[in-house]
Amino acid sequence: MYAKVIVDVPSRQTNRPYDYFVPPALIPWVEVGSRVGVPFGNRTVQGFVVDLTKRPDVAAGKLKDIAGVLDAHPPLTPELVELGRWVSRTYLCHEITALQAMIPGALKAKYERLVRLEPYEESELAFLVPRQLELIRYLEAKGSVPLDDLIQRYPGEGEWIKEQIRKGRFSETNSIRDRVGRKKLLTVYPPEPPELLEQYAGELPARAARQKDVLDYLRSNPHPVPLAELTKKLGVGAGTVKGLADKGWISIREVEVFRDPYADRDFRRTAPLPLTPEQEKVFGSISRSLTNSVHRVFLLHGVTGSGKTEVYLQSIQQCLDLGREAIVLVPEISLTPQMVERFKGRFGDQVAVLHSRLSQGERYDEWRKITLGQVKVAIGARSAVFAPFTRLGLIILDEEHESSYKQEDSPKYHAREVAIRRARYFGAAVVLGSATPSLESYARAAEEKPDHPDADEEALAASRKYRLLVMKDRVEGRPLPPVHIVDMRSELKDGNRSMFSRPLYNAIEQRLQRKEQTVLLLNRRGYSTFVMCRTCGYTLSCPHCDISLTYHQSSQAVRCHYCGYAERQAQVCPNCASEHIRYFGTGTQRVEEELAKLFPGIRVIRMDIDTTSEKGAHEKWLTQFANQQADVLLGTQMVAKGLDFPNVTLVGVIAADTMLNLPDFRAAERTFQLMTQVAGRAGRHHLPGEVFVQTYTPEHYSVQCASRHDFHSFVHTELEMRKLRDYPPYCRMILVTLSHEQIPLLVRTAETFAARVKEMASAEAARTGVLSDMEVLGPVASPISRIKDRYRFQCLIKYRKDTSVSERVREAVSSFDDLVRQERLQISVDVDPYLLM
DNA sequence: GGAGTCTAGAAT
DNA sequence: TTCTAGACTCCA
Repeated sequence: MYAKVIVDVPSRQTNRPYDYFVPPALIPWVEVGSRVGVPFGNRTVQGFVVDLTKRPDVAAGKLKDIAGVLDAHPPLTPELVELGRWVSRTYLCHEITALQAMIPGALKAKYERLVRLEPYEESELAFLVPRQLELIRYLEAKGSVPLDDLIQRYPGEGEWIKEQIRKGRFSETNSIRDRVGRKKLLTVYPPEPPELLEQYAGELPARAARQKDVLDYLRSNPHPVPLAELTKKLGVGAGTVKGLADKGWISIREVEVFRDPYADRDFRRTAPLPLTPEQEKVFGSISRSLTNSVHRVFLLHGVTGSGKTEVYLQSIQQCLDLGREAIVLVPEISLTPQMVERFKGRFGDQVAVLHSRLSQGERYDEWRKITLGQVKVAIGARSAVFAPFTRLGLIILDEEHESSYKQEDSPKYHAREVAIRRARYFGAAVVLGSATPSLESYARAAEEKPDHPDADEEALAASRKYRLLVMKDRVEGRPLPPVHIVDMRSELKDGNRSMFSRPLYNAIEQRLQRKEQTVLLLNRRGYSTFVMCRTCGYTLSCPHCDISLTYHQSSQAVRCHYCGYAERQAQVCPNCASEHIRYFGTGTQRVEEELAKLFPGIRVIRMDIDTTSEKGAHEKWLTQFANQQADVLLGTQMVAKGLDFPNVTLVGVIAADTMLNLPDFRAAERTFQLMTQVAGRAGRHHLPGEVFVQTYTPEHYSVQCASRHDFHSFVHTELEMRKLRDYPPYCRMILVTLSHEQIPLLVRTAETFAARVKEMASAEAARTGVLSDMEVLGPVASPISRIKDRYRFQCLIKYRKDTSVSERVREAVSSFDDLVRQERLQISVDVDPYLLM
């Protein structure tokens, strides 16, 4: 038996399977999807089995053995292995990179080189310097030591150590270790049968009162109990219990446990709520496709507060009833405790929760529950789309339009596309839910034609279009809150230079009097932390990147967000030596200060990157706000999503248009989405809500449409714009960024690259007789023209129908292989990019 | 990605 | 002619 293995070496040359012999002892363990250790070159690396075969491609004599299998259960399924190949081709990355993205970070291999001392003669030590002698003694005492540790402990002896290894005086072994182990818990087991406890109690000397307590406890609770729990409950030391174990009366064993981040929380079980007629209709469509097991993509356009979550919950229930599994994807930022609570409340411990706030160990354990088949539902951010289920029936993407579904580093996949691909494999349903669907999705969605439902279904399946489902009404008929647009230009003209307009100021004051609560939103982008001299206007920027430095109040330093460069905060301007250098805190900090000035005594909770980085901080602030321990919740995007507080009657957007001026063709769409989302936070319960939007461009259609809650007009106008300027959804794009330390070489190469792509397309056209509709824009300097002392140029490739464009790009990129190696040129490819930086 | 190997130019 | 640094190649 032989296995094809993708090895953990991300390079062009090793981006293909290698054949290995499976030793007979390992045959039961090696499956497609297994994680194995294999000898590669002169070391051992991790790899994934992607195929099993009886006839290898290479002469059998040349093959090496698989060194070992790393997990009891394969971390990947055959379906995921196949998906990995698809991801690597679609998004142009190495296959190993795609496979690694599917497993938790805890399983990323940690390679260790262990050094051990070989037998030697005392006389050989005569020539050593004292330091080396010390090193020998250390090795002797320790047995084997990781090479890195040894070099660190004895700096300057690195060369000598290597020489010893070369000469065979030290032997070297490689090991692959997981970053996180499984958690073991010492557990106390009563004897078998437990009746023996009576007898032991009798034998116990009278002075051993503590040990008697332990025996008594076990007599009344004859079950295994964690040692820590027992000692805490009875107030005895671990030694007391160990004493009993030493007598052989009870036993203490290590038991593997899951780290459960929600262990100490009780979730109130909830029953399904009655559905409104609209919800009923939507649920009916999803339910039909689940029952028939046909793959279908639904775009669920439901206004904020229309009860999408309840539809999700009941659809999942239906999916589980059919014996299948479900994945729920939410944007990282909206994976709030409230959200988790709803799912845990309905499905209890059938749910695994995966998000970035968990420790690596917790994440691994939640994920392992899926591989071991202990849960049926996974809820999490982007990467949860790879949850290793084998009977998937339903994938839900909530807030489908969110840009966080697109991964920004390799593999640069979009969770929506991966979800659809997986669902097609399983004959599963996908539900894309949003109050503000992305234009890409909306353009692909078609409404049901009531007169020919069946014929319509077939046409839909053939065209790969989405089925549009609409929910226009809010639950219990609460109206959407009125949105007031405040023109900040006229505020300025009237002499108001504060960041609060008079209408918003008055509204906040009113809430304070009425003891109601306010949510204030500040767009982070365009308002972030920077350092500027008020005398000469000089801004501190990174010496290695073309970007301004950001100020971190906590460490009193300025930092570069891209390369990590940091310097201490300066007292005077480095340019003109003026003392009027101003450290602008985060935008939210400034707003907080101003609030305190305008409304003395106001209680503000500020939520931004700074205040929520700590584990559990997010939850703590929201609980405080829910308990009305603050008047205002002030924050960045994270306060716009999914929060639901009955006492909030006012929402203020400080500056609605900070994004509009960014070089981003989705700027209008993002502005509209954010405003619509945040407006939905007000007046969700019996108190009526109100929204104030401050802006310098009140006439912009994204602001206007959002204030009227008018999605259709917005989409209409925006689609016109996109068509006019030839942007998605009217074309597809691939962004290729080239970077190098020297501009002349970079420009030359980028130009050759652009020409090469065109060349390859016309060669292909000549071969097939089909003309390509591809066009190549650029090369031009990237908006961030330098990062880590490397200049950056980009080419934007647009196309509509030509399906082989990514293949052409791949060819073009690989034709620059020599340059990449020789000149340390870097080429990065982003298919369907979100950021054109 | 990493190590052994090849090769061209500099030091001897 | 020997030494050494950087490029090249291969890994099953």
